[in-house]
Amino acid sequence: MSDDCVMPLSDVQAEACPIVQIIDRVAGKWSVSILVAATRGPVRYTELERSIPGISRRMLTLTLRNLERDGLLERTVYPTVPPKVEYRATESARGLYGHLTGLLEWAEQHRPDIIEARMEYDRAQALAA
Amino acid sequence: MSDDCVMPLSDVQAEACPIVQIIDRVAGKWSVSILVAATRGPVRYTELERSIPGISRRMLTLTLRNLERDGLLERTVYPTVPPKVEYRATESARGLYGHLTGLLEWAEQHRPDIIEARMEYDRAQALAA
DNA sequence: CAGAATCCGTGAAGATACTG
DNA sequence: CAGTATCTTCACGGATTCTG
Repeated sequence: MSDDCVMPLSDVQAEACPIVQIIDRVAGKWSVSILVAATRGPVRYTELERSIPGISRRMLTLTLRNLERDGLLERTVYPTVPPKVEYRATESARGLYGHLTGLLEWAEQHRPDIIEARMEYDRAQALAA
Repeated sequence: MSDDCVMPLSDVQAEACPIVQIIDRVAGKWSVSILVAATRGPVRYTELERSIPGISRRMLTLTLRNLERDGLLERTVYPTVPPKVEYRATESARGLYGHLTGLLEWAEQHRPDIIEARMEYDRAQALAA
């Protein structure tokens, strides 16, 4: 236990950008849908807004910015009138596609189970109170 | 993670559980590590606390409760002294293992790229200002 | 050991209105 | 169309204390 020597390099890097943070960015609530869509093909802003139920403009913009900042999305502006902006997944982000769609499939398949498990848990909890 | 969604039974459950919420629960910041560990084998509370850097007691407990509530974790208490509590992934949660470990692998492999992309983005942003 | 309970600061997230 | 700007609310998450 008492390993009070120098902190390994891996831990230092982990502190600068912990793996948990990357997971959150890449598999976060809104990121999943965006990354999947942007991997299938270039998508426009409003297109994303319509295809992701429940997302607000602010959160869409924020998530897009963050994904772009991390080098997962590429943003292309066409200076037309009205303006046109396309987002597409970068090469490194494409490796996520399989896992993310897998997650989405799992979620859809198990949604009924989750809803029921939740109700049962809450019911048991209500009885205890 | 919308952790405090302990909605009353009167709610319309079918629509109150969007796919995005499931994704958040299942692939959330802390859930990933917990689910992966609990799939590999039964894990104890303190064991999880030690193996997940950066997690607080509160978040560990909260995430465990939510995962249990959704039927993804099974909690077993052994009435020994001192008490022993084990968490293990349920059958339905095991289907997530491949996708989650895939995400973790991707994250580890691309961490250097992300760190650099982030620095470059910030540098470009600083120049624009 | 494995939590529960409490307080509290910070940031996430929504709603709305505005703009080039 | 593709965003900003502003305001507000609420939940995340840390720190601490207590307990069976």
